Amino acid sequence: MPDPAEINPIHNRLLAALPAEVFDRLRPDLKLAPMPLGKVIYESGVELEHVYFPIPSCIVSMLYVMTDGSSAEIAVVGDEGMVGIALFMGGDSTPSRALVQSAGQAFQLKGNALKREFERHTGLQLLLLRYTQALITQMSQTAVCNRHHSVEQQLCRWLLLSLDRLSTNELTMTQELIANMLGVRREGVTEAAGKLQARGLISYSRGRITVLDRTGLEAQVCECYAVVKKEYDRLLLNKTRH
Amino acid sequence: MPDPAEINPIHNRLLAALPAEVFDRLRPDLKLAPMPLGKVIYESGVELEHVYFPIPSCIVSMLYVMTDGSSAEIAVVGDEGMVGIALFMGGDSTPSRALVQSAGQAFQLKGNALKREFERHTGLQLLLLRYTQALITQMSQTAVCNRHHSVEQQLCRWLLLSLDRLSTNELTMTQELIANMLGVRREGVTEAAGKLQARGLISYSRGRITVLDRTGLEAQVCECYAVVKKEYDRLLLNKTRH
DNA sequence: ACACTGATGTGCAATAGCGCACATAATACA
DNA sequence: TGTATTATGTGCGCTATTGCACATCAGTGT
Repeated sequence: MPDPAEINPIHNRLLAALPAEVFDRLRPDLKLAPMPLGKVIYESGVELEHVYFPIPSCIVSMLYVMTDGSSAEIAVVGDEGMVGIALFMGGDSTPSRALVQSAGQAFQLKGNALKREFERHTGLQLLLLRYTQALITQMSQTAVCNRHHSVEQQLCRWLLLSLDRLSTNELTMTQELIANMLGVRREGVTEAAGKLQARGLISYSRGRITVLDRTGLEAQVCECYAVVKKEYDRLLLNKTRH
Repeated sequence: MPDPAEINPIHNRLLAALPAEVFDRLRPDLKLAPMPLGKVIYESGVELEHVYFPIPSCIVSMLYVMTDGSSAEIAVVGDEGMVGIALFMGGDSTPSRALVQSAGQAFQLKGNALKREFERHTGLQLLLLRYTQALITQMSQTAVCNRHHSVEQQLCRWLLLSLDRLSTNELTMTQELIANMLGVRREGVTEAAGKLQARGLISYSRGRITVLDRTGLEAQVCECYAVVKKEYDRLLLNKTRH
């Protein structure tokens, strides 16, 4: 567990991958912010003021909410990434909403500070653009998965993506919320989760899901998970400091 | 109709929006390339060598093909955009395939030349990043649409997105191919198209679809179309030369 | 201990989309 | 002109998912 008081880039993999002197220039503008469950980080169409670099166990979900109230998750961001890419992409807002799906903390950075360094420093730029490409892959694969795979497969994918961003194998999340993310009925999640539990892959009760057999989940999941995982690894792994 | 022999940026809206001196530096490396229907522009996981700027009526579809052969479209690119963003994003390849969905021509540019100018010139960079954000919106909305909307609504969206990138109201496209794009059964497209035809919105026969009533289509389509359209306009419109 | 609230389980009819098997229609071309 | 090919239409039964109506269950707070 990271020390909440400490601004140490090691807790976010993007920040950790920055050249030291770039990080040092950002440091004065960074502060550790609490990210309580359900907090809306940014709202559809609203100009972003800050970007956030989650630390392990904090997960932010990007989702689109339709006019009739139904919703669908587009991507998730954890300690491997950043929330608020629209800032350096130049749009300053997006049609989607970002909300905290797993409570924790994140490094908060003023948009201006990020923009300033992004424009000035190739190291930061290359890193953030590669990250953005990985995020694009996640979004694309979400589209594909939504089209072709069963609720159960999607639940597996969702659990694994979440697990990759947590420091434990337990996630605090009701079936109702998962249903909102996946854009399916709550009962559909109940049924799928029931099957996974019956197979001994997970166990859950009242808003607490424990993954018992990660390998087993990986055996059930559709190819979408691996495609995304591989692309994140390809684009972001071994891009260490210096 | 653009003159095939002429390298004139006016035929692609991204190129047209470039500051004149940037375009002039790219011009020697640009060439007009034929884009025949069905041509694979790039393949999943393969490093890109060129990027392409389609001119009106040429449409390139980005799609993901699953291991079992089924597929789903992730986004479309026409004269408003560019094919091959992975080059400047730093990944050099993507897990998806790009293929020509509507025949025409595109400006072809060596990847190196694009990278060179992208790194050196803020004008090009800002423009391409804004474009990328628009593309991200399209992908996100595709994910949402795949989750929540009927084949008929999706067909409307698909027709309108295509129409926006064509210079006529006629598109050369079999129902089988549309089904591949939408990731649904061919019969599903037959049924949906039949309904639209019965309502007088389109007419079609053997691989040729004519849109008779664009406004009518817009009245049928789900909100996804407007979200994407608006975001493209917001991010890319009125970013004219100088 | 008790009631309340929120999370999960279950049953059922309705529907959208699927896979398959053909029938028919329009075009190409021999 | 006739024949092959390709596109489109149609009719099954099947399955996953939906919307709704409740039942039940596990904690929380008093």
